[in-house]
Amino acid sequence: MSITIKDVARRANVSIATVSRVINNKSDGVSDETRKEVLKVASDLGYYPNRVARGLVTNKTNILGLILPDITNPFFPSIVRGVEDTANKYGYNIILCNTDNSSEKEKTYIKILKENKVDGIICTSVAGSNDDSFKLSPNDKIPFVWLDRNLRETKAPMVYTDGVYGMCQIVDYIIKQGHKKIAYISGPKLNFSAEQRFKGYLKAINEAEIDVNNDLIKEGNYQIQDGNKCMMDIIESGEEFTAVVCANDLMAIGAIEALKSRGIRIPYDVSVTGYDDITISSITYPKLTTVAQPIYEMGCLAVDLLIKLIGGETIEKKEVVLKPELVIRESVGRVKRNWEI
Amino acid sequence: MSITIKDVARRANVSIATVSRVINNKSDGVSDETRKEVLKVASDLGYYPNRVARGLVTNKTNILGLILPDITNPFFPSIVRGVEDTANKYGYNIILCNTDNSSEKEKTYIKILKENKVDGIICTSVAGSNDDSFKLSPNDKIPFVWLDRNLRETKAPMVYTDGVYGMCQIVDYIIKQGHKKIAYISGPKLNFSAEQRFKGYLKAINEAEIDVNNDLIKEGNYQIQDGNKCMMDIIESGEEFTAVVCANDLMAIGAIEALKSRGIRIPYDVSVTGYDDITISSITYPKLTTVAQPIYEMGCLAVDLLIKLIGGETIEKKEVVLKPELVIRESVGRVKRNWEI
DNA sequence: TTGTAGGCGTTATCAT
DNA sequence: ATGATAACGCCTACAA
Repeated sequence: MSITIKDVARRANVSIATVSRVINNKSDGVSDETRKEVLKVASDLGYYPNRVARGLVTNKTNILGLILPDITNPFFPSIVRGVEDTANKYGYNIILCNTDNSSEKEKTYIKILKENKVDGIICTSVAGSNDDSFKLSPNDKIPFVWLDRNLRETKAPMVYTDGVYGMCQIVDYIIKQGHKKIAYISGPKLNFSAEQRFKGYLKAINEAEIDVNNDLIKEGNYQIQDGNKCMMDIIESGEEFTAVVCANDLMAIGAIEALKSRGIRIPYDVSVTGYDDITISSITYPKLTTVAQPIYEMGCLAVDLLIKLIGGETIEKKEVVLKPELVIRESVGRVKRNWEI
Repeated sequence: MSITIKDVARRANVSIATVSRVINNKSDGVSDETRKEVLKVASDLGYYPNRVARGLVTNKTNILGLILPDITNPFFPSIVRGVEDTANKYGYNIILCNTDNSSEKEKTYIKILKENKVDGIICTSVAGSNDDSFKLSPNDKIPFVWLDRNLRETKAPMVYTDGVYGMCQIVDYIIKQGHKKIAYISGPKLNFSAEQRFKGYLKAINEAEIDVNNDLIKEGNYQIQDGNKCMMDIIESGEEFTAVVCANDLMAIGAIEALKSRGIRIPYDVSVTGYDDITISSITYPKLTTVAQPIYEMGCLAVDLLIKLIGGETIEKKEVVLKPELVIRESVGRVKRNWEI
């Protein structure tokens, strides 16, 4: 089997307590001489500590759980990267869990993470609309923070970007280009981010004193094909529109496909916008005007928060809200005036 | 603290051995009556087993390590998904490690994974060109499999797709469209996949008895900007070419950008191909003709292999080689004949 | 069918 | 400065 602290102790003619001390860099209580000797023996033997055993006694694994819907969705890799990099900085590692937004899967994962005694959990998945999933056992709470999920009732802190603000910004921009008939392809309504963005859309529309036309509002599930289908529905409804605002980039890509398939030119005939600024959106044709979320930073901040929680600090600010940023590219044009036709 | 096996035992008026037996579903040696009682108490108390403690005695954590260069690279999410789904099927979880292809980072991660006593490792990162990284300590080998990295000298099994075959297919296809002046943008030469694909290119070219023109061959690092730069270099070299074969989709996207920026039309003036068939490649304009790797399956197969290894099975076939598939879309056209100009 | 007890590799609390 | 030794929570012979 593996080399243990015992082997090192025997070889170095010291007790395991001493070995443990030097391994853990306890500054006090071990002479330079023995420290050097122990280190040498440990290195010679190729010893490395067993974190499982250590975890059992310290009750700390230095592992974090990261729960997300689907890493295959281009929105998430950056989050993961932010989480991983930051966790690493603090000496933690990440167990990754894909839930496909199934609360069944999510519950199972949370159970497993707890069984594994992870030190904390970051969750950017469903979890119903409250913290219940995390209370498998009422006795032991585990530190956790919500990421990109603004829940109504939660005691856990959360990190997200201001969807109302972001969407308001981009719709405002569209309106300034002269558009008044602005379709909207929403994300799933029960999703808080979708709700926020929709609010932002309505806010901008209302402030510009434009009437909302419900026939121009469809709901999708944040996927490319949803964007495509909703766009088709809108086109076929026969309602007039000069711009389409999508609740995320993926659906905007789907909408663009649909528009192109009908020979509708972007942005000459119709303007299109996305949301998120995933990598793809600067590669589409035309390049997507969208709202950039600081995705990577969100991951970093979530870990910062979680680490504080783990350290027993009480978080004063339960909500860390980031500001998104309008990214103007090529998919929005000025509306055609009648006299220009 | 948490509820332990002891609490359950006390409450159920049995020994911890009995509780352990029912928790682990040992079929023998516990009456239905006590089993039911124990289960009830466990559930009432919200007991769940502590995998850290269990791992210490069983020497099994049911955790796998997954090492990859960068989850942000669109090639990897599907691999991760395949790995995670399959691992899950077998009751394992995944610790994710991003190395940025730094062998320093990689070594650190391998050390940590071993300290955490993961049951096995899947590696799709550099690790020099041999297994040395995994021999931090010569005494304890850890089961591992290489994924998408065909190493020269390794005793570990590996899963990859046949790059020679795949690239040969697509270059063949281009040649059949009448092209003879075919530029090539390679991946980093020390990378085995890049090497394989380059071989495939040469093979197809040679079989068609076309002379290779070294001025039309550039090397990038699999990133969009590399494709862009290499393409620019080729354009500026003044050499004639009617097609550009790229070693992956990302570089093809960069190449397309470069071409467009010079007003060169695809595929009318120049044909372009990619490799991998990541999601983006069906979204570019024009849609990319490319070679599809069964990315998700690669992840699944790697885990299948690893599980066998962990189970102590001896793997007869050290190499699992998958066949990629040509995906014809819109970025390749017939070469212009002189009389068509 | 059930219980006792040793041990997994560490850390941490006492002594010495 | 160092060494015994008792936990940590669980599994697993071995006994009863």
